[in-house]
Amino acid sequence: MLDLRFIRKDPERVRLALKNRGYSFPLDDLLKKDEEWRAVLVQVQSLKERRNEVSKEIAVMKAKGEDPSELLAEMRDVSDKIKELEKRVSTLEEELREMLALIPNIPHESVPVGAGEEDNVEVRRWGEPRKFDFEPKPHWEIGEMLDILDFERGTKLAESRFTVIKGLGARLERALINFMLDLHTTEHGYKEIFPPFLVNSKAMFGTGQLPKFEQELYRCRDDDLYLIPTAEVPLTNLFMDEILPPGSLPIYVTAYTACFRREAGSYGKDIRGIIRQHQFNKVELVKFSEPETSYEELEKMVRDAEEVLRRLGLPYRVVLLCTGDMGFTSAKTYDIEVWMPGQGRYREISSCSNCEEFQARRANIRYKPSAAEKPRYVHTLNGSGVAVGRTLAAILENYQQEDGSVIIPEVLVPYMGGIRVIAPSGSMG
RNA sequence: GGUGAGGUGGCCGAGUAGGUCGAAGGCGCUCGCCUGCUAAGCGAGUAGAGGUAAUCCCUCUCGAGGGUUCGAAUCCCUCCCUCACCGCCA
Repeated sequence: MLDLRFIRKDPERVRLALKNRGYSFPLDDLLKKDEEWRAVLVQVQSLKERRNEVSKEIAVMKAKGEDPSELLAEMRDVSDKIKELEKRVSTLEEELREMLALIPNIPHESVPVGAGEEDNVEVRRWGEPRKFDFEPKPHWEIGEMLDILDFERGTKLAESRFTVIKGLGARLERALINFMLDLHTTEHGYKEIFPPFLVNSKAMFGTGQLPKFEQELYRCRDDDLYLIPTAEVPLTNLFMDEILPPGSLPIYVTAYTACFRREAGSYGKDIRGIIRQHQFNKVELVKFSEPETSYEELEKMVRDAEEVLRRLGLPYRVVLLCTGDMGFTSAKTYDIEVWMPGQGRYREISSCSNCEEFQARRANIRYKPSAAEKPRYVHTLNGSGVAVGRTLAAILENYQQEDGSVIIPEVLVPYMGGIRVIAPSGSMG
Protein backbone atom coordinates (compact mmCIF):
# COMPACT_ATOMS: atom_id res chain seq x y z
CA MET A 1 0.00 0.00 0.00
CA LEU A 2 1.23 3.44 -0.85
CA ASP A 3 1.24 6.34 1.55
CA LEU A 4 -1.76 8.52 0.83
CA ARG A 5 0.28 11.60 1.66
CA PHE A 6 2.88 10.55 -0.89
CA ILE A 7 0.20 10.17 -3.56
CA ARG A 8 -1.24 13.54 -2.62
CA LYS A 9 2.14 15.21 -2.86
CA ASP A 10 3.39 13.57 -6.03
CA PRO A 11 0.49 12.15 -8.03
CA GLU A 12 2.43 12.29 -11.30
CA ARG A 13 4.98 9.84 -9.96
CA VAL A 14 2.17 7.43 -9.16
CA ARG A 15 0.55 7.98 -12.52
CA LEU A 16 3.78 7.13 -14.29
CA ALA A 17 4.28 4.00 -12.19
CA LEU A 18 0.80 2.81 -13.02
CA LYS A 19 1.40 3.43 -16.72
CA ASN A 20 4.73 1.60 -16.70
CA ARG A 21 3.12 -1.36 -15.05
CA GLY A 22 0.29 -1.35 -17.51
CA TYR A 23 -2.31 -0.67 -14.84
CA SER A 24 -5.36 1.48 -15.25
CA PHE A 25 -6.53 3.11 -12.08
CA PRO A 26 -8.83 6.10 -11.41
CA LEU A 27 -6.22 8.16 -9.62
CA ASP A 28 -8.17 11.40 -10.03
CA ASP A 29 -11.17 9.89 -8.26
CA LEU A 30 -8.90 8.97 -5.40
CA LEU A 31 -7.45 12.47 -5.16
CA LYS A 32 -10.90 14.02 -5.23
CA LYS A 33 -12.11 11.70 -2.52
CA ASP A 34 -9.07 12.48 -0.43
CA GLU A 35 -9.81 16.17 -0.68
CA GLU A 36 -13.41 15.72 0.37
CA TRP A 37 -12.37 13.48 3.23
CA ARG A 38 -10.00 16.04 4.65
CA ALA A 39 -12.57 18.83 4.30
CA VAL A 40 -15.20 16.90 6.22
CA LEU A 41 -12.65 15.73 8.75
CA VAL A 42 -11.72 19.30 9.64
CA GLN A 43 -15.39 20.09 10.26
CA VAL A 44 -15.90 17.09 12.51
CA GLN A 45 -12.78 17.74 14.46
CA SER A 46 -13.63 21.34 15.24
CA LEU A 47 -17.14 20.33 16.31
CA LYS A 48 -15.63 17.75 18.60
CA GLU A 49 -13.30 20.34 20.01
CA ARG A 50 -16.31 22.49 20.84
CA ARG A 51 -18.13 19.53 22.36
CA ASN A 52 -15.19 18.62 24.55
CA GLU A 53 -14.93 22.16 25.86
CA VAL A 54 -18.61 22.46 26.67
CA SER A 55 -18.76 19.07 28.30
CA LYS A 56 -16.18 20.25 30.76
CA GLU A 57 -18.13 23.43 31.36
CA ILE A 58 -21.23 21.39 32.08
CA ALA A 59 -19.38 19.30 34.58
CA VAL A 60 -18.18 22.43 36.34
CA MET A 61 -21.65 24.02 36.37
CA LYS A 62 -23.19 20.88 37.80
CA ALA A 63 -20.56 20.79 40.50
CA LYS A 64 -21.44 24.37 41.40
CA GLY A 65 -25.13 23.55 41.37
CA GLU A 66 -25.89 25.73 38.34
CA ASP A 67 -28.36 24.87 35.62
CA PRO A 68 -26.69 23.77 32.35
CA SER A 69 -29.86 23.08 30.35
CA GLU A 70 -29.14 25.78 27.79
CA LEU A 71 -25.77 24.24 26.99
CA LEU A 72 -27.30 20.79 26.92
CA ALA A 73 -29.71 21.88 24.23
CA GLU A 74 -26.93 23.34 22.14
CA MET A 75 -24.83 20.25 22.53
CA ARG A 76 -27.62 17.97 21.45
CA ASP A 77 -27.53 19.65 18.05
CA VAL A 78 -23.76 19.62 17.90
CA SER A 79 -23.76 15.94 18.76
CA ASP A 80 -26.26 15.14 16.02
CA LYS A 81 -24.21 17.08 13.52
CA ILE A 82 -21.08 15.19 14.55
CA LYS A 83 -22.78 11.85 14.07
CA GLU A 84 -23.97 12.85 10.65
CA LEU A 85 -20.55 14.05 9.50
CA GLU A 86 -18.79 11.09 11.02
CA LYS A 87 -20.84 8.76 8.88
CA ARG A 88 -19.61 10.60 5.85
CA VAL A 89 -16.02 10.49 7.12
CA SER A 90 -16.04 6.76 7.71
CA THR A 91 -17.65 6.09 4.34
CA LEU A 92 -14.95 8.13 2.64
CA GLU A 93 -12.21 6.48 4.65
CA GLU A 94 -13.52 3.06 3.74
CA GLU A 95 -13.65 3.99 0.06
CA LEU A 96 -10.16 5.45 0.20
CA ARG A 97 -8.83 2.33 1.87
CA GLU A 98 -10.40 0.12 -0.75
CA MET A 99 -8.91 2.17 -3.55
CA LEU A 100 -5.49 2.39 -1.94
CA ALA A 101 -5.42 -1.37 -1.50
CA LEU A 102 -5.58 -1.82 -5.28
CA ILE A 103 -2.66 0.41 -6.25
CA PRO A 104 0.53 -1.57 -6.96
CA ASN A 105 3.94 -0.64 -5.63
CA ILE A 106 6.12 1.98 -7.33
CA PRO A 107 8.94 0.34 -9.31
CA HIS A 108 12.48 1.22 -8.26
CA GLU A 109 14.38 3.53 -10.58
CA SER A 110 16.75 0.72 -11.59
CA VAL A 111 13.90 -1.37 -13.00
CA PRO A 112 13.68 -1.42 -16.80
CA VAL A 113 10.44 -0.09 -18.23
CA GLY A 114 8.69 -2.67 -20.34
CA ALA A 115 5.42 -4.34 -21.15
CA GLY A 116 6.11 -7.97 -20.40
CA GLU A 117 8.47 -10.93 -20.23
CA GLU A 118 10.22 -9.96 -23.48
CA ASP A 119 11.48 -6.74 -21.89
CA ASN A 120 13.15 -8.40 -18.92
CA VAL A 121 16.91 -8.05 -18.74
CA GLU A 122 19.27 -10.96 -18.23
CA VAL A 123 21.94 -9.91 -15.72
CA ARG A 124 24.11 -13.03 -15.53
CA ARG A 125 24.41 -16.72 -16.31
CA TRP A 126 26.04 -19.52 -14.41
CA GLY A 127 26.93 -23.02 -15.52
CA GLU A 128 27.25 -24.62 -18.90
CA PRO A 129 24.16 -26.49 -20.13
CA ARG A 130 25.21 -30.11 -20.57
CA LYS A 131 25.70 -31.55 -24.07
CA PHE A 132 23.68 -34.69 -24.45
CA ASP A 133 24.63 -37.47 -26.83
CA PHE A 134 21.04 -38.62 -26.77
CA GLU A 135 17.73 -36.82 -26.86
CA PRO A 136 17.09 -35.52 -23.30
CA LYS A 137 13.62 -36.31 -22.02
CA PRO A 138 11.28 -34.01 -20.17
CA HIS A 139 11.09 -34.72 -16.43
CA TRP A 140 7.57 -36.13 -16.54
CA GLU A 141 8.69 -38.94 -18.81
CA ILE A 142 11.69 -39.65 -16.64
CA GLY A 143 9.58 -39.50 -13.50
CA GLU A 144 6.99 -41.90 -14.80
CA MET A 145 9.62 -44.28 -16.12
CA LEU A 146 11.33 -44.34 -12.74
CA ASP A 147 7.94 -44.68 -11.08
CA ILE A 148 8.61 -41.74 -8.80
CA LEU A 149 6.04 -39.34 -10.27
CA ASP A 150 2.45 -40.60 -10.41
CA PHE A 151 0.24 -38.10 -12.19
CA GLU A 152 -2.78 -40.37 -12.58
CA ARG A 153 -3.12 -41.09 -8.90
CA GLY A 154 -2.60 -37.45 -8.03
CA THR A 155 -5.52 -36.61 -10.27
CA LYS A 156 -7.57 -39.45 -8.82
CA LEU A 157 -7.02 -38.21 -5.27
CA ALA A 158 -7.54 -34.53 -5.97
CA GLU A 159 -7.70 -33.23 -9.51
CA SER A 160 -5.31 -32.38 -12.31
CA ARG A 161 -2.15 -30.50 -11.29
CA PHE A 162 -1.79 -32.72 -8.25
CA THR A 163 0.93 -35.34 -8.27
CA VAL A 164 1.93 -38.21 -6.04
CA ILE A 165 5.67 -38.43 -5.54
CA LYS A 166 6.86 -41.90 -4.65
CA GLY A 167 9.82 -43.87 -3.41
CA LEU A 168 13.20 -42.29 -4.07
CA GLY A 169 11.42 -39.36 -5.67
CA ALA A 170 9.76 -38.56 -2.34
CA ARG A 171 13.09 -39.10 -0.67
CA LEU A 172 14.71 -36.70 -3.11
CA GLU A 173 12.02 -34.08 -2.46
CA ARG A 174 12.69 -34.38 1.27
CA ALA A 175 16.45 -34.32 0.73
CA LEU A 176 16.15 -31.08 -1.23
CA ILE A 177 14.10 -29.42 1.50
CA ASN A 178 16.63 -30.39 4.15
CA PHE A 179 19.59 -29.40 2.02
CA MET A 180 18.15 -25.96 1.31
CA LEU A 181 17.17 -25.29 4.91
CA ASP A 182 20.57 -26.40 6.17
CA LEU A 183 22.35 -24.17 3.69
CA HIS A 184 20.37 -21.06 4.55
CA THR A 185 20.36 -21.56 8.30
CA THR A 186 23.98 -22.58 8.80
CA GLU A 187 25.73 -20.56 6.08
CA HIS A 188 23.48 -17.63 5.17
CA GLY A 189 22.28 -16.63 8.63
CA TYR A 190 18.55 -17.27 8.35
CA LYS A 191 16.49 -18.40 11.30
CA GLU A 192 14.37 -21.46 10.61
CA ILE A 193 10.64 -21.04 11.11
CA PHE A 194 7.87 -23.59 10.85
CA PRO A 195 4.76 -21.47 10.34
CA PRO A 196 1.06 -22.27 9.94
CA PHE A 197 0.07 -23.33 6.43
CA LEU A 198 -3.27 -21.57 6.86
CA VAL A 199 -3.53 -17.90 7.69
CA ASN A 200 -6.38 -15.43 8.18
CA SER A 201 -7.55 -12.73 5.83
CA LYS A 202 -5.69 -10.01 7.69
CA ALA A 203 -2.38 -11.71 7.00
CA MET A 204 -3.37 -12.22 3.37
CA PHE A 205 -4.09 -8.53 3.14
CA GLY A 206 -0.77 -7.68 4.74
CA THR A 207 1.30 -9.30 2.01
CA GLY A 208 -1.03 -8.22 -0.78
CA GLN A 209 -2.80 -11.44 -1.77
CA LEU A 210 -6.10 -9.88 -0.71
CA PRO A 211 -8.23 -8.30 -1.87
CA LYS A 212 -7.04 -8.25 -5.47
CA PHE A 213 -5.90 -11.85 -5.91
CA GLU A 214 -8.53 -13.73 -3.99
CA GLN A 215 -9.28 -15.99 -6.95
CA GLU A 216 -5.76 -17.42 -6.64
CA LEU A 217 -6.34 -18.68 -3.09
CA TYR A 218 -7.89 -21.77 -1.57
CA ARG A 219 -10.26 -20.72 1.18
CA CYS A 220 -11.72 -22.68 4.08
CA ARG A 221 -15.48 -22.78 4.00
CA ASP A 222 -16.29 -22.34 7.68
CA ASP A 223 -13.38 -20.25 8.88
CA ASP A 224 -11.63 -17.04 8.00
CA LEU A 225 -8.61 -19.04 6.86
CA TYR A 226 -6.79 -19.51 3.57
CA LEU A 227 -4.15 -21.99 2.46
CA ILE A 228 -0.92 -20.10 1.95
CA PRO A 229 0.23 -19.67 -1.67
CA THR A 230 3.77 -19.09 -0.39
CA ALA A 231 5.56 -18.98 2.97
CA GLU A 232 6.13 -15.32 2.27
CA VAL A 233 2.69 -14.77 3.78
CA PRO A 234 3.21 -16.23 7.27
CA LEU A 235 6.86 -15.18 7.40
CA THR A 236 6.35 -11.55 6.43
CA ASN A 237 3.35 -11.26 8.73
CA LEU A 238 5.29 -12.62 11.70
CA PHE A 239 5.72 -9.05 12.92
CA MET A 240 2.35 -7.71 11.82
CA ASP A 241 1.20 -4.84 14.08
CA GLU A 242 4.51 -4.77 15.89
CA ILE A 243 7.15 -2.15 16.51
CA LEU A 244 10.55 -3.81 16.54
CA PRO A 245 12.95 -2.42 19.14
CA PRO A 246 16.19 -0.62 18.20
CA GLY A 247 18.90 -2.96 16.95
CA SER A 248 16.54 -5.67 15.70
CA LEU A 249 17.29 -5.29 12.01
CA PRO A 250 18.06 -6.94 9.75
CA ILE A 251 16.06 -10.08 10.45
CA TYR A 252 16.47 -13.12 8.20
CA VAL A 253 13.97 -15.97 8.34
CA THR A 254 13.47 -19.07 6.25
CA ALA A 255 10.81 -21.73 6.16
CA TYR A 256 9.86 -24.84 4.33
CA THR A 257 6.15 -24.96 3.56
CA ALA A 258 3.80 -26.51 1.11
CA CYS A 259 2.21 -23.86 -1.10
CA PHE A 260 -1.27 -23.90 -2.57
CA ARG A 261 -2.41 -22.00 -5.63
CA ARG A 262 -5.58 -22.26 -7.64
CA GLU A 263 -3.81 -21.25 -10.85
CA ALA A 264 -7.01 -19.70 -12.10
CA GLY A 265 -6.34 -18.32 -15.53
CA SER A 266 -3.45 -20.58 -16.47
CA TYR A 267 -5.63 -23.30 -17.94
CA GLY A 268 -3.54 -24.42 -20.86
CA LYS A 269 -0.13 -23.71 -19.32
CA ASP A 270 2.36 -26.38 -18.29
CA ILE A 271 -0.24 -29.10 -18.19
CA ARG A 272 2.44 -31.79 -18.22
CA GLY A 273 4.90 -32.37 -15.46
CA ILE A 274 5.30 -30.78 -12.06
CA ILE A 275 6.20 -27.25 -13.09
CA ARG A 276 2.78 -25.82 -12.33
CA GLN A 277 1.00 -27.62 -9.51
CA HIS A 278 -1.82 -26.63 -7.19
CA GLN A 279 0.31 -27.87 -4.31
CA PHE A 280 4.08 -27.63 -4.25
CA ASN A 281 6.91 -27.37 -1.78
CA LYS A 282 9.11 -24.37 -1.38
CA VAL A 283 11.81 -23.10 0.90
CA GLU A 284 11.28 -19.38 1.31
CA LEU A 285 13.59 -16.59 2.38
CA VAL A 286 12.27 -13.42 4.00
CA LYS A 287 14.14 -10.41 5.29
CA PHE A 288 13.17 -7.37 7.31
CA SER A 289 15.58 -4.55 6.70
CA GLU A 290 16.17 -0.88 7.30
CA PRO A 291 15.20 1.21 4.28
CA GLU A 292 18.78 2.33 3.74
CA THR A 293 20.13 -1.16 3.16
CA SER A 294 17.26 -3.04 1.56
CA TYR A 295 18.73 -3.06 -1.94
CA GLU A 296 22.01 -4.49 -0.73
CA GLU A 297 19.95 -7.08 1.10
CA LEU A 298 18.13 -7.91 -2.12
CA GLU A 299 21.40 -8.57 -3.94
CA LYS A 300 22.56 -10.81 -1.10
CA MET A 301 19.30 -12.68 -1.08
CA VAL A 302 19.55 -13.45 -4.78
CA ARG A 303 23.05 -14.82 -4.16
CA ASP A 304 21.71 -16.97 -1.33
CA ALA A 305 19.15 -18.48 -3.67
CA GLU A 306 21.68 -18.89 -6.48
CA GLU A 307 23.95 -20.79 -4.14
CA VAL A 308 21.40 -23.59 -3.96
CA LEU A 309 21.61 -24.12 -7.70
CA ARG A 310 25.39 -23.81 -7.79
CA ARG A 311 25.83 -26.52 -5.23
CA LEU A 312 23.40 -28.70 -7.10
CA GLY A 313 25.29 -28.03 -10.33
CA LEU A 314 22.22 -26.73 -12.13
CA PRO A 315 22.87 -24.09 -14.81
CA TYR A 316 20.79 -20.95 -14.42
CA ARG A 317 20.47 -17.34 -15.34
CA VAL A 318 19.35 -14.32 -13.35
CA VAL A 319 16.81 -11.99 -14.89
CA LEU A 320 15.79 -8.51 -13.81
CA LEU A 321 12.06 -8.16 -14.33
CA CYS A 322 10.74 -5.12 -16.16
CA THR A 323 7.96 -2.91 -14.83
CA GLY A 324 5.26 -4.78 -16.74
CA ASP A 325 6.25 -8.21 -15.47
CA MET A 326 6.67 -7.48 -11.77
CA GLY A 327 4.35 -8.59 -9.03
CA PHE A 328 1.85 -6.24 -7.40
CA THR A 329 3.80 -5.69 -4.18
CA SER A 330 7.32 -5.55 -5.57
CA ALA A 331 9.51 -2.53 -6.22
CA LYS A 332 12.23 -4.66 -7.81
CA THR A 333 12.37 -8.34 -8.65
CA TYR A 334 15.03 -10.74 -9.86
CA ASP A 335 13.97 -14.10 -11.19
CA ILE A 336 16.34 -17.03 -11.23
CA GLU A 337 15.70 -19.40 -14.10
CA VAL A 338 17.10 -22.90 -14.18
CA TRP A 339 18.08 -24.70 -17.34
CA MET A 340 15.67 -27.49 -18.32
CA PRO A 341 17.27 -29.69 -21.01
CA GLY A 342 14.10 -31.67 -21.62
CA GLN A 343 12.35 -28.49 -22.63
CA GLY A 344 15.39 -26.71 -24.02
CA ARG A 345 14.75 -23.53 -22.10
CA TYR A 346 15.23 -21.74 -18.80
CA ARG A 347 12.36 -21.91 -16.31
CA GLU A 348 11.70 -19.74 -13.27
CA ILE A 349 12.78 -21.46 -10.08
CA SER A 350 13.06 -18.47 -7.77
CA SER A 351 11.80 -14.93 -7.57
CA CYS A 352 13.40 -12.45 -5.19
CA SER A 353 11.74 -9.12 -4.49
CA ASN A 354 12.20 -6.00 -2.48
CA CYS A 355 8.77 -4.73 -1.48
CA GLU A 356 10.24 -1.73 0.32
CA GLU A 357 7.58 -0.51 2.74
CA PHE A 358 4.62 -1.55 0.62
CA GLN A 359 3.82 -4.65 2.66
CA ALA A 360 5.06 -3.14 5.91
CA ARG A 361 2.48 -0.41 5.59
CA ARG A 362 -0.30 -2.91 4.88
CA ALA A 363 0.76 -5.22 7.70
CA ASN A 364 1.80 -2.36 9.98
CA ILE A 365 5.34 -3.61 10.61
CA ARG A 366 7.56 -0.92 12.05
CA TYR A 367 10.80 -0.52 13.93
CA LYS A 368 12.39 2.07 16.15
CA PRO A 369 15.78 3.16 14.79
CA SER A 370 16.67 4.30 18.32
CA ALA A 371 14.86 4.75 21.59
CA ALA A 372 14.34 8.45 20.94
CA GLU A 373 13.18 8.24 17.32
CA LYS A 374 9.71 7.70 15.93
CA PRO A 375 8.82 4.30 14.50
CA ARG A 376 9.40 3.80 10.76
CA TYR A 377 8.17 1.15 8.41
CA VAL A 378 10.63 -1.66 7.74
CA HIS A 379 11.44 -2.86 4.25
CA THR A 380 10.37 -6.42 3.53
CA LEU A 381 12.03 -8.75 1.05
CA ASN A 382 11.11 -12.23 -0.02
CA GLY A 383 12.57 -14.82 -2.30
CA SER A 384 12.30 -18.49 -3.09
CA GLY A 385 15.29 -20.35 -1.87
CA VAL A 386 14.16 -22.23 -3.98
CA ALA A 387 11.07 -23.96 -5.39
CA VAL A 388 11.55 -27.60 -4.46
CA GLY A 389 9.37 -29.33 -7.05
CA ARG A 390 10.92 -27.43 -9.89
CA THR A 391 14.36 -28.24 -8.55
CA LEU A 392 13.48 -31.91 -8.53
CA ALA A 393 12.29 -31.59 -12.11
CA ALA A 394 15.52 -29.81 -13.04
CA ILE A 395 17.61 -32.55 -11.45
CA LEU A 396 15.72 -35.22 -13.33
CA GLU A 397 16.29 -33.45 -16.62
CA ASN A 398 19.87 -32.30 -16.08
CA TYR A 399 21.16 -35.50 -14.49
CA GLN A 400 19.35 -38.01 -16.67
CA GLN A 401 21.28 -40.82 -18.36
CA GLU A 402 20.61 -42.56 -21.56
CA ASP A 403 19.38 -45.71 -19.73
CA GLY A 404 16.70 -43.65 -17.95
CA SER A 405 18.44 -43.49 -14.59
CA VAL A 406 19.22 -40.24 -12.81
CA ILE A 407 22.43 -39.37 -10.96
CA ILE A 408 22.03 -37.73 -7.56
CA PRO A 409 24.00 -34.45 -7.26
CA GLU A 410 26.94 -34.92 -4.93
CA VAL A 411 25.73 -32.54 -2.20
CA LEU A 412 22.49 -34.47 -1.88
CA VAL A 413 24.05 -37.91 -1.45
CA PRO A 414 24.30 -37.57 2.35
CA TYR A 415 20.67 -36.47 2.41
CA MET A 416 19.78 -39.54 0.35
CA GLY A 417 21.34 -41.93 2.81
CA GLY A 418 24.24 -42.57 0.47
CA ILE A 419 22.16 -43.33 -2.59
CA ARG A 420 23.86 -42.01 -5.73
CA VAL A 421 21.49 -42.92 -8.48
CA ILE A 422 17.81 -43.48 -9.08
CA ALA A 423 17.35 -46.30 -11.54
CA PRO A 424 14.26 -47.96 -12.98
CA SER A 425 13.27 -50.72 -10.59
CA GLY A 426 10.91 -52.64 -12.82
CA SER A 427 8.52 -53.16 -9.93
CA MET A 428 5.05 -51.67 -9.95
CA GLY A 429 3.53 -49.78 -7.09
C1' G B 1 -18.19 -27.57 21.82
C1' G B 2 -19.76 -26.39 27.45
C1' U B 3 -18.93 -23.46 32.00
C1' G B 4 -16.29 -19.66 34.65
C1' A B 5 -12.66 -15.49 34.89
C1' G B 6 -10.40 -11.75 32.29
C1' G B 7 -8.66 -8.28 28.18
C1' U B 8 -5.85 -0.71 30.39
C1' G B 9 0.54 2.49 28.03
C1' G B 10 7.28 -1.66 26.50
C1' C B 11 5.97 -4.75 31.06
C1' C B 12 3.31 -5.09 35.88
C1' G B 13 -0.80 -2.80 37.79
C1' A B 14 -4.64 1.20 39.82
C1' G B 15 -8.96 3.25 37.99
C1' U B 16 -16.97 1.02 37.91
C1' A B 17 -22.80 5.15 42.21
C1' G B 18 -20.26 8.02 33.88
C1' G B 19 -17.42 14.23 34.15
C1' U B 20 -11.31 18.32 34.00
C1' C B 21 -8.22 10.32 32.72
C1' G B 22 -4.43 9.21 27.38
C1' A B 23 -5.01 7.42 32.28
C1' A B 24 -2.15 6.95 39.58
C1' G B 25 1.88 3.93 41.16
C1' G B 26 5.90 0.55 40.19
C1' C B 27 9.41 -1.69 36.78
C1' G B 28 12.06 -0.99 32.40
C1' C B 29 14.25 2.53 29.03
C1' U B 30 16.58 7.60 27.61
C1' C B 31 19.14 12.05 29.14
C1' G B 32 21.39 14.79 33.12
C1' C B 33 23.39 15.14 38.29
C1' C B 34 25.98 12.63 42.02
C1' U B 35 29.75 8.80 42.79
C1' G B 36 37.44 5.99 42.41
C1' C B 37 34.28 2.01 39.31
C1' U B 38 29.73 -0.63 39.76
C1' A B 39 25.39 -0.68 42.66
C1' A B 40 22.35 2.63 45.18
C1' G B 41 20.47 7.76 45.14
C1' C B 42 18.49 12.52 42.91
C1' G B 43 16.08 15.24 38.72
C1' A B 44 13.69 15.32 33.97
C1' G B 45 11.66 12.64 30.07
C1' U B 46 9.38 8.14 28.04
C1' A B 47 2.58 5.23 23.58
C1' G B 48 0.60 5.20 18.68
C1' A B 49 -2.21 7.30 14.57
C1' G B 50 -4.44 11.35 11.83
C1' G B 51 -5.48 16.76 10.25
C1' U B 52 -1.67 21.08 9.28
C1' A B 53 4.08 23.64 5.90
C1' A B 54 4.84 22.97 11.11
C1' U B 55 7.02 23.37 16.94
C1' C B 56 2.52 24.69 19.05
C1' C B 57 -2.60 23.36 18.20
C1' C B 58 -6.62 20.08 17.41
C1' U B 59 -8.91 15.06 16.81
C1' C B 60 -8.83 9.81 17.71
C1' U B 61 -7.19 5.26 20.34
C1' C B 62 -8.05 1.88 27.59
C1' G B 63 -9.39 -6.04 22.79
C1' A B 64 -12.90 -4.83 18.08
C1' G B 65 -17.55 -2.90 16.46
C1' G B 66 -22.25 -0.72 17.66
C1' G B 67 -25.65 1.79 21.34
C1' U B 68 -27.21 5.19 25.59
C1' U B 69 -25.54 10.34 27.08
C1' C B 70 -24.03 17.16 26.62
C1' G B 71 -19.99 13.75 28.17
C1' A B 72 -17.86 6.53 28.62
C1' A B 73 -11.77 3.06 30.27
C1' U B 74 -16.20 3.27 33.40
C1' C B 75 -23.42 1.65 31.60
C1' C B 76 -25.94 -1.72 27.54
C1' C B 77 -25.52 -5.14 23.08
C1' U B 78 -22.63 -8.13 19.55
C1' C B 79 -18.11 -10.22 18.25
C1' C B 80 -12.86 -11.63 18.90
C1' C B 81 -8.96 -13.24 21.92
C1' U B 82 -6.48 -15.12 26.48
C1' C B 83 -6.57 -18.16 30.90
C1' A B 84 -8.82 -22.23 33.99
C1' C B 85 -11.88 -26.59 34.34
C1' C B 86 -14.94 -30.21 31.58
C1' G B 87 -15.86 -32.86 26.89
C1' C B 88 -13.64 -34.49 22.20
C1' C B 89 -9.17 -35.48 19.61
C1' A B 90 -3.61 -36.28 16.25
